[in-house]
Amino acid sequence: MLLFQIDPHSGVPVYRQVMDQVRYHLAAGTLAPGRQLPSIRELARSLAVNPATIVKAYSELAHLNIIEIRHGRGAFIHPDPPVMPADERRARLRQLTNQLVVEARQLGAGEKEIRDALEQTLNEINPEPPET
Amino acid sequence: MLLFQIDPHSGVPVYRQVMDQVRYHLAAGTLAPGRQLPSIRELARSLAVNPATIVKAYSELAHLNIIEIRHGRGAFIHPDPPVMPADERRARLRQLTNQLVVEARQLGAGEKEIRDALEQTLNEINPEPPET
Amino acid sequence: MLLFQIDPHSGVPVYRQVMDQVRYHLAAGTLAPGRQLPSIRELARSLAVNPATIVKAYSELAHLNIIEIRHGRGAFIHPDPPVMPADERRARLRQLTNQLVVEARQLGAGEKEIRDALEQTLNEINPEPPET
Amino acid sequence: MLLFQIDPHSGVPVYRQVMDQVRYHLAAGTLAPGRQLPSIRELARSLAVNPATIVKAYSELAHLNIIEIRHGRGAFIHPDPPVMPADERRARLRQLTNQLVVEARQLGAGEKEIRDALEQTLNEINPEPPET
DNA sequence: GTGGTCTAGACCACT
DNA sequence: GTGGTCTAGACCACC
Repeated sequence: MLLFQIDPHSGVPVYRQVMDQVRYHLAAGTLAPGRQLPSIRELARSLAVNPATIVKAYSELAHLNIIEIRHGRGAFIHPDPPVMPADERRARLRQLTNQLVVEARQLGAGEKEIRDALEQTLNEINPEPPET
Repeated sequence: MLLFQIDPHSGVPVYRQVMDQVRYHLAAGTLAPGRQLPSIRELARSLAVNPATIVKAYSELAHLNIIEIRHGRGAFIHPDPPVMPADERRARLRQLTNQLVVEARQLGAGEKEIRDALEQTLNEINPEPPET
Repeated sequence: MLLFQIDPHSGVPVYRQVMDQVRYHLAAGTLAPGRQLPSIRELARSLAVNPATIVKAYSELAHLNIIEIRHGRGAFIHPDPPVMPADERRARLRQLTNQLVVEARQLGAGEKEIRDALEQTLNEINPEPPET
Repeated sequence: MLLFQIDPHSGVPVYRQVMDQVRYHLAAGTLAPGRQLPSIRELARSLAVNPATIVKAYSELAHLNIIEIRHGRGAFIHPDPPVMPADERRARLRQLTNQLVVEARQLGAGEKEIRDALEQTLNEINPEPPET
């Protein structure tokens, strides 16, 4: 059961894909706060990428307060994730839905199709956030 | 008179922002199929960016069959927009909603909040696509 | 007149020294907001270090909102630097003076000697901040 | 009963924090020359860190002539603290005040604010060093 | 064992 | 021209 997988040909930088995977697993509950992440060397080996690439991914996640790096100990999901003020959050959400709708329309999707896709994804990614 | 706005400090490549703006206006109905786009020189001047940047944006859009460049005439929204097979479209939609939900969860948003944001955006960006 | 110089044997990471130099020049007024920094390659060459090291220094400074990196354009001192709430600022200041006094005492310096050193430094690093 | 506090998440190496605490207590007068330090085992347990980390901290302090390790007896604050030539001391002081002022300016602090912070700290950390 | 820094050099993306 | 990503591999620091 592989927790991480990346596509080296997707055009998306590998370190970005790693970051996205961590965030995905966090959202999906596969990785809970406080849990330890794979070590840099180990993950680098299993993904067949250079360790420096994982270093960059982890560092960026640490900057975002999503993970915590303890020198000589390893990397861990941050125990208490950062919160964002409700209004900022709403603004960011609108930005995200905007991108979604613009591209969806371009694909020719109707409103129902967009809503359905969202519902499926909501079901897939675990009911509710861990009581925030 | 079309509204184009770009933020040179946002980290998103300028040519990408120009593309996004065209796509936004298309989705929102502000730009209809067949309509003419601003000329490269004009747009470059009004956005204070290098004309080569606009050239790149328009070329990419032409490549995606979203616009059509007629030599010596200008650039136009493609009269019949590209269609995508339903299954591909669904896959892409799921990818988009996935990104949305992952980040929304990270912000601490609940399901309702996400749905509400989507509904608002759907209202804002014009009821239905030009008959699908 | 060299703006930057580093000591590869000081034990302080080179990228850290570069960051410190930028911050120093900013504080001293040698580098004003909006001004362009040396390009990565150029600085790397003149300091005889690897470009990746400068990339790291600049990236970290960008994270701190001290500089702004514009892809394909260069790196610039951020036009409006970040402000910190007065109470946070005071707390941080106390932390800094604490470190200073602890080490100064260890060196056997009396109060006057510490105050004098501070006064000299204040004179050296330009009278007042550019009217904040 | 001495107060040692460390923050494993601060980014500062734990052994460094232990060193800093000893130096702090020395400067503040809480630990006087000749006094005995907590044993390695005891301190490691009470701080919940690896004993090897305390060993390293004590070794470094011994190396700096700040403490003295007497085999089988324990660790003690060095009876006569190391002295540094006046000019070296001044140079080091200037380095320290330089760091202080650079960061203080970056925070937007004026000269008065910096001086005030220093004065408060001087008051807090006990009037004068044990006669220099 | 863990993470952090740096080099030399290739290749790509943006303006 | 500019900055960004990645590799292969060395060496150091922390626990």
